[in-house]
Amino acid sequence: MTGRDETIGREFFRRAPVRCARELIGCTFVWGGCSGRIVETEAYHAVGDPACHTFSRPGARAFVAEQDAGDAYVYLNYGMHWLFNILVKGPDGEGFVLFRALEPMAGVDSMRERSPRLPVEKLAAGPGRLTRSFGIAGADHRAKFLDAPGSVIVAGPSRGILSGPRIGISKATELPWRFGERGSRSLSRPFP
DNA sequence: ATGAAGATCCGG
DNA sequence: CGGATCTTCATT
Repeated sequence: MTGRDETIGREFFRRAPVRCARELIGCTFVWGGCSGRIVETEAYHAVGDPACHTFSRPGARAFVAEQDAGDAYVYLNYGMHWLFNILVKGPDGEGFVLFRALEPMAGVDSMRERSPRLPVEKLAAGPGRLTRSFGIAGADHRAKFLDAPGSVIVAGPSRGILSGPRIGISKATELPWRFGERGSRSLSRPFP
């Protein structure tokens, strides 16, 4: 054993959303028999960020008020893709971390069954592909997965963290709140 | 009731 | 580059 595998708990998500998003790069996400290295995330701020759901959706504001830091925020985008976020909630701000890409580690066979057409390195390269390959869906909305058996996030090193503008949004496009692992072949898109 | 927008992905 | 597909929210 190399020991010191550091499990990330709820308290990790009680700091600023941007910091959470950045520090998750290089960590390992384990879910339902599959795991992957977190190589791309984005931060959203519940206050003052027009790109965040809380800006235009009362339901999202209620979610932030009612749920705890570390809970899953899962929603259907474009009527066909589930997107996975973690609620951030603490003294330095509230918001979400969107999981945008993972490098597959364990459970690749299961992932390939769910996403038959994708090469291994692309199985979770994108927020919609990620949930599809890992089997994350609407039933997981509000899940307290960090307390549940079978799911965990383990701290891990990064070779270097890139940052740039968030992808696929039309508001607050200038904020560099997208983070990625330098050199990863599983990014949803290259960094500028 | 109706319409628009949306943190995407795939195929041609 | 367009189409798929459906929920949330604001407006009529």
